[in-house]
Amino acid sequence: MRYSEMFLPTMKETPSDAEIASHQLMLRAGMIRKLAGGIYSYLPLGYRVIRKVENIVREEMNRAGAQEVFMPAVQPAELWMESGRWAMYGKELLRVKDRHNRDYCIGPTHEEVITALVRDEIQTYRQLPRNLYQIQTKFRDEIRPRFGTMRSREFGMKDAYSFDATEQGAEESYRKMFDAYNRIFLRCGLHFRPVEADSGNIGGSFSHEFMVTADSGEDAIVHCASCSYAANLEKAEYPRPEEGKETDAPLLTLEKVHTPDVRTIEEVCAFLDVLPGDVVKTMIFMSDEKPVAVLVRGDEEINEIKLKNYLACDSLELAMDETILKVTGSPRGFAGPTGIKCRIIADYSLIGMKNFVVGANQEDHHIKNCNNERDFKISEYADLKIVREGDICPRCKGGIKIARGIEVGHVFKLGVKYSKAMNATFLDSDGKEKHMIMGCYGIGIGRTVAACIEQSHDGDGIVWPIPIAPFHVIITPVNVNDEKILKFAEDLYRSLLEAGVEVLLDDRDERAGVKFKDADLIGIPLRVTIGPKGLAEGVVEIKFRGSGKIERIPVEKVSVFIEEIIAEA
RNA sequence: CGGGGCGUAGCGCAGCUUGGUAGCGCGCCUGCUUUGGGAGCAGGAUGUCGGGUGUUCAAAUCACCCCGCCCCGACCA
Repeated sequence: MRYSEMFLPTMKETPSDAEIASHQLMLRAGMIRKLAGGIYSYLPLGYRVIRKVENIVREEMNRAGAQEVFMPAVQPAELWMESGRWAMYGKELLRVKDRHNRDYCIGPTHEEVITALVRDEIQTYRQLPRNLYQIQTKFRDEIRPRFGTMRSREFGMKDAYSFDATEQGAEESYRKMFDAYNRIFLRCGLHFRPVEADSGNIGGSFSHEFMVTADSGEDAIVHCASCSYAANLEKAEYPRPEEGKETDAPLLTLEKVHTPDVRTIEEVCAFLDVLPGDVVKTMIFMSDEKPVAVLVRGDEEINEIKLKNYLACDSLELAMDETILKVTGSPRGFAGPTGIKCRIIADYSLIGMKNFVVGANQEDHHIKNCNNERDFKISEYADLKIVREGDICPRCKGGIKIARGIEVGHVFKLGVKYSKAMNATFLDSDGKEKHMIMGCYGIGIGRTVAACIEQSHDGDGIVWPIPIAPFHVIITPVNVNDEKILKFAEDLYRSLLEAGVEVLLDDRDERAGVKFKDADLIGIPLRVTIGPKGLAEGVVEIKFRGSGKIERIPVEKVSVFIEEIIAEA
């Protein structure tokens, strides 16, 4: 490609509405332009990178035995009513009507369509397993799109769906996708880590998120410094502490104290001169319309996902003020476990606590020196807290660390959730009709590209890894008005093209500085600089974008030198 | 949806407090010079000041309404 002919509008200045590096650089490097909130066009340079990633994904999916299909973006509401998600999905589902006033949605995902397709065509276990995937545009009407293509409303996604006859088969399908994802992100040159994710009511560890580690990531990754344990924050476990480690401190006398207008943990600590670790927080939740009191040590927070899974309920939310009044007998801010009229669940953090402070279930009062067994009774302990840096690893008792990450992929075992709702069955070898066991596997293509830039850029611009770089090489003749220079550049260009190297020839009549800046900005891995001094000595310079290293190569060896580097990568 | 901020030329911004000719830098066009890290000089083009309504002799500027965008919280690839 000739730069002079390419639609590649780079920007010297950073657009003010772009916050993170990848968004700024994608705009500046002429990869994307915004059409509306969370909706972007890819320009030639950006789309080349998208296609590179797509092709890596495609190759690895095919290698893993999945087959490519292409499903509609517009989907009839009936399908979504069958699965129950027309009502459940909420405002993120973009709903439209056609001229006959029939309801449709723009697909945010394709479980419904694929399940409908497969149930009509697969009748017997002999046709299983099957894994079908597509690379397609999705639309999710995000509450708050942000960070360019990192979280857009319209985005390209690879979504795969597996169908199996047996549990073992489903686990095998899952493992194949898990392995394929590792290969894909490795090939994209990313530093990433698969982490255990919450799998809702499916259970087990059959959900992993692939996280690219980056400080700008929106997700917290919990991982162990000593072993390979890694999970996202919602899923991260805290091990049950060993019992019998209580101090011998005597139980002190229960004491009710007047604490006017003291509600939060901070206020309680300041007022009573105690530490958050000496206080027990009592939170009232509504679990499927029933109140539950949840206790946690004052310096910890409740993980609502873990609580919801523990309660195995459909809905969970913090109780309204009127419910709190009914259950505790006092307004918000003074709840405690003593004499409360509902189920009580305690986080493991309460194990071993003595003489702690709790709400008195009476307005403007707290209780000091409260103790389990003596003053109230905890019947259930569970792992309910949000894991923090420095906590104990649930696998090896090592130290927990927390890092930031960008979720670029997700593998999930669905079980029979959709096959049951939509009646996707097959006839098994025992002559019985059974539901297919499904899995779904997604990769955000645009997000993967953005994540790569987050991870690989410097003050001058993007630094592409060779496998997804829009071009391998940029040839920079420092002066196109010098015939010798231009001729050499043109010859090298043709020779590299013939060798199958993806090369951009910067044939613009610009000053060298401008060309260097643009080459750095768009991040091409190798730059060949052709200048008068070098040519006179019979050499050209090759600059490596990543390391900044410069090599002087004799003119007759340049083409081969480059071809070898590209072939290695 | 709640809280905060912004909207003036393609991009980055000033002007608004205190109403009166719409400006600066970059980019763009023409010419000459220049040519190894975003050149210099000279000339030039470009705006329904986000939209509407109101106040006023007069509105980018004041008031009200609407729209869009960005940031912080609940969702997700």
